[in-house]
Amino acid sequence: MRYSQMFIPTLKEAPADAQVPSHKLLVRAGFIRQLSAGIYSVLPLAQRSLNKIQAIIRDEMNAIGGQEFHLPALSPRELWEESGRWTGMGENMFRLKDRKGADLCLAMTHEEVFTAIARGEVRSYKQLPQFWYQIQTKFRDEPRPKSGLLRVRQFTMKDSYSFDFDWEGLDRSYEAHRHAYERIFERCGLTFVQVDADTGAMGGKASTEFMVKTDAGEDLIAFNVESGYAANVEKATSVIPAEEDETGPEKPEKFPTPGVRTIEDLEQPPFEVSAKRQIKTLVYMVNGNLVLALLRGDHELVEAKLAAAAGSTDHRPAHPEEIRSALGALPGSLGAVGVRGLKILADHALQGRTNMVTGANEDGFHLRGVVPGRDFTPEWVDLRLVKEGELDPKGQRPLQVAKALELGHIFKLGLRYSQTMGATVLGPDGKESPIVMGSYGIGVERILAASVELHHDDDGILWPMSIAPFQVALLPLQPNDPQVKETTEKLYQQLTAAGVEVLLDDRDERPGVKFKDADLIGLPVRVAVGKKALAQGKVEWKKRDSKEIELKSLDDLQREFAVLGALAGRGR
RNA sequence: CGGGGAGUGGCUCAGCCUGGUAGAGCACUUGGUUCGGGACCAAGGGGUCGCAGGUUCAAAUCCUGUCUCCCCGACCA
Repeated sequence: MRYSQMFIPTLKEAPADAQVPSHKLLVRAGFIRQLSAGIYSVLPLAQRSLNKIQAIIRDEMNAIGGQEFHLPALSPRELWEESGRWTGMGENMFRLKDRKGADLCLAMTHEEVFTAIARGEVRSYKQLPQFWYQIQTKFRDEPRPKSGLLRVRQFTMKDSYSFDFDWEGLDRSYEAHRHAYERIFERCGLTFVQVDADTGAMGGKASTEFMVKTDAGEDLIAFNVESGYAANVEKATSVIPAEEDETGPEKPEKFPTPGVRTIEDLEQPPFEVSAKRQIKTLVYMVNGNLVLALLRGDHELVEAKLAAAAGSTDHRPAHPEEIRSALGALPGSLGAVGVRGLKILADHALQGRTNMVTGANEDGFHLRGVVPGRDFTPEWVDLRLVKEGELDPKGQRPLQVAKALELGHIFKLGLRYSQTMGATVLGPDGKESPIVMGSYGIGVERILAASVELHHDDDGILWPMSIAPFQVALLPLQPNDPQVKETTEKLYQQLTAAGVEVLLDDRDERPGVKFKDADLIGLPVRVAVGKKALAQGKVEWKKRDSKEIELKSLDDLQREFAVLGALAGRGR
């Protein structure tokens, strides 16, 4: 491809609203343009890379027996009511009405549609397992789109679904996908980690996220390299030292705490109650009911854990008025002692503790000598946010916490959709049983952006060979010099014939401009044809990730081309 | 939704406080000189100052409303 004939609008300056490196560089290098908040146009360079990423994904999905579909993005309300997600998806789902006034949505994911196909057409266990997938546009009305392609409202997802007769089958399908995902991300040149994750709105039994560690990510993962433990902090647990409590009074004692509103206030004189001896009482509205969430004073709540424990599809912190009318006090003086009729969830770290301090549900008063389990009866659950340095749950090694970006997520859905939507098959015993399902997603544009986050420098992008828009940038430095021109054209022909994808910068620009643009766009190899080297019968060969320029004869280049061509031909 | 910031040629921004009829750099067009890391000179083209209303002789500038975008918190590929 000749640069002069291709649309590559590079910019010297990054747009003011770009924050993360991938956003700045993809815009500057002419890969994307923003149309609206969280909605991007893909330009030709990016489309080439995305095509390569998709080819890798197809290759690996087909390798595990995946069959490609293409399902509609538009979807009728009735289908989503069957699974309960018409309301369950909440505001994140784009909804619209057709001319007759019928409700439709733009699908965020396709469990419902695939399940509907399966239930209509799959009748026997003999037809299972099935792996169905598609690469398709998804719509999500994100409350806060941000960071360029990292969090958007319209994006391309590879989503696949496995249908098995039994749970062992699901385990096999899940592992097959895990291995396919490992190969996909490896081939895309990404360093990734797999972490245990919360299943969230998808429902289901277990899930694994494929994460890339980067500051541009929005998730936090806790891990220890030696023990191999890794989990999203929404799911991560840790071992913390036990607290020694003194024996307290027989029953809780109320004491005045005028003006105390926070855990920190109670730590101050004259009270001097360490946060570790306090019970933090948070009130949430979960599916329309108030729920108390109890934690040690110095611990933080993970809302996802609360939601999972409470079986929530919809939750938010309760409003002060709601709290006052239910408990008789405002935040700052809340506690679980004496509370009737509300679900009480308490974090494991409070189990076995005695002589604790908590709010008295009377403004300006607290209780001391409180014993969880004696003075109130909670449901014991995990609610606590793990912190760096705490010990992992297995190997007892200290955890690290890092920011990460989610590229893929695989779920053991189980019977979540087959049961609610009636997708069953007949087993060998002639009895109907619901299909055991899994679902598996990859964000295609996120792979592109994650690659830039991982591989860039001050001058621009460094594409891995496998997903670069072209493999080679061919730069004639003096395009009007006959010998330079002739050599460049010859190289272009040879490279193309060898199956190498070349971007020939045939513009009548000064060498500096071409070098700058080449570095910015970030093709893996740069071949420069200039009068200097040509005088020795050579051209310059430089890898984008190296500072060294090698002078090569045209014969040397032929060998390099053969290697490159073979790489390109394999799509990696 | 809660909190913070910003909308002025394609991009980055100044002008606004203290109203007086719109400017710089980059990009673009033409001519010339240059030519190995984003050249220089000259001459050009291009802007409803987000939108609506108000105040005023006069509004980019002051007031009100509204829309959009970005950032920080709760959701997800």
